[in-house]
Amino acid sequence: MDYNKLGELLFPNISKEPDEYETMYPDRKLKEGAKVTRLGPSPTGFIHLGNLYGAFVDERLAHQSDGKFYLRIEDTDDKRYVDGAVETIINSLKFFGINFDEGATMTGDVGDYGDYTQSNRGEIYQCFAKKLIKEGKAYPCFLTEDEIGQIRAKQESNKENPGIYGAYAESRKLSLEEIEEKIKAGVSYVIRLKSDGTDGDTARKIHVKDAIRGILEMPENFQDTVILKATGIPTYHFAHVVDDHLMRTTHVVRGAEWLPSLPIHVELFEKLGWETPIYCHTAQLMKLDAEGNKRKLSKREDPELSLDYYRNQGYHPEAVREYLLTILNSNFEEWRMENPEASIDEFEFTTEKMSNSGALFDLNKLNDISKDVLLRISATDLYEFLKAWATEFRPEIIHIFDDEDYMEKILDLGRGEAKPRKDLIFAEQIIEFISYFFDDMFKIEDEFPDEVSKADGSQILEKYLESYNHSDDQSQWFDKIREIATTLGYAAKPKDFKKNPDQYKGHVGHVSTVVRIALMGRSQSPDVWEIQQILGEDRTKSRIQKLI
RNA sequence: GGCUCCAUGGUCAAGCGGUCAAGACACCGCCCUUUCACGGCGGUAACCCGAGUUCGAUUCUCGGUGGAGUCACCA
Repeated sequence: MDYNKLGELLFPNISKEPDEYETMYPDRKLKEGAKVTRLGPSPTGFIHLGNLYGAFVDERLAHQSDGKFYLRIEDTDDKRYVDGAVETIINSLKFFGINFDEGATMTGDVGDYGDYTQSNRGEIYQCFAKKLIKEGKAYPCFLTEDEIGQIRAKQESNKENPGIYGAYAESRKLSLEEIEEKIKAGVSYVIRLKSDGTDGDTARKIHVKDAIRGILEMPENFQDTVILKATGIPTYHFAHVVDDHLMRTTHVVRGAEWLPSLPIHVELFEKLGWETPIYCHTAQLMKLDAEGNKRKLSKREDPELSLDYYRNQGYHPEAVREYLLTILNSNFEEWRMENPEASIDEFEFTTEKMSNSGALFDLNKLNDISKDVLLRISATDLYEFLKAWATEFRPEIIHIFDDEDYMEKILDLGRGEAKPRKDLIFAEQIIEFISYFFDDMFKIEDEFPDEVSKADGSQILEKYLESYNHSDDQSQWFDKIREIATTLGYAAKPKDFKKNPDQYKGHVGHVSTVVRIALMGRSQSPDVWEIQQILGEDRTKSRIQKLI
């Protein structure tokens, strides 16, 4: 068979030589050890936590080594394109602090290794497919869907591996004349890799270095995988190999679901005479499935796996980043404890410290981390963050941001001290937590404690209002509470009440709870005196007045 | 079903032949305290099973079991 002739027959319009592309995309002149990574989403615009997880690895690897991180749009499957997807992808990741150095952008490509959209790279893939044809390493396959179905059925009944390979690769046997004839007749065909592997030959293993998992040992590929579809568009396998080589990617970060097709990629790299990049197969993010506290389960579209969920709930991007890093690198938490104030960027992220078993998403942990993260954010920044969130997701409450000064005092409540409060977790929760500061959201939610009768309750509030002086300091204020408590038969100290429960109706805590409920509507809140100072004299008095 | 990956408390995880098997989250108790939080102290709780290698296996090898992934002209 004259493979050269076959190549010209199949790709008459491809005139460029592979070498031209090699010189067009020279080795990147980066410093020693610099890593080049990429994110290759399909343009559905749907980004989930798993994508962010992977993107974070790419980003850290590249930026920690003074390398490059680029965005490549993998749109070889025309059915999945969604309008505005690129914009959504870039913005979603940007929100979480992940930025690209080059690649596809909203306004066009940036960088010297483009085009960064696979659908625009048709000629490049065809050029290298032609090269493989000419070297007898690939061939046109004319099998129809029906024929492939029949082959599969036969394989299934014989309990053989399904697929086109070995003797089942019928189109391998075609002569040049037969191929020419079919093409003239307009018969549709794909280009398949002519694999050197043999089914069942378990002795032949490939060894691939994976930065997360160490040396992987797998059986070699034996499938004549499709590399170019009938449309001339490449499959993922071929596009991955060609692109990551020409774009000089050094580290390929992708999910573990790609592990089974790794032998295909290895054979393709080998046949094209290229070096494989370093693979980093990340663990899958897991989730407990519905209802039952069942087993691990991975899903594409669980609500809390969608990034929108975190934005809706109003988690601060920094909290999500920090959480991701704690599940990404097992030594991060320890580092954070030693460096509570340091920027995340100072942490040395390594693939070796990555877990290779799937992590179950833990909302408790996220919340815990978020509390600490928010503590590091100033009230002013928090104000801006919440306001931006409310503008997008809760426009009906935007008026609470009108008085910035008031809001910032609220947000700073109890945060300045050595043992700061950690009440704030995410926007939705924060709004609920501080709602009593706003008259239109204020409501009485809790009951007076059992120790306080209704009559006593009114008396407490009456006396409280009578003696109220807004300029009292905290201890003067509390002395007055104590006085009210004792005159009404409540212990001034909880310990006294505990010792002699029969001598008192209750203790000062019960009395202050009454005040607390009148002011905040709830029996639990930060310090009453401090809250009063923020509420102001008028609002404080009027709330007490209302319950008398 | 074939192939692949994975396997330490409820969750995330240290460990890389000899440890009373870290730590964090969650949970429980106590302390602090006018409530709640915060903080402090303490507690419950784990090496999937079976062989083999070894003086000795959570750690190495094999087998099983379990979970996950993948077997497309989708990525």
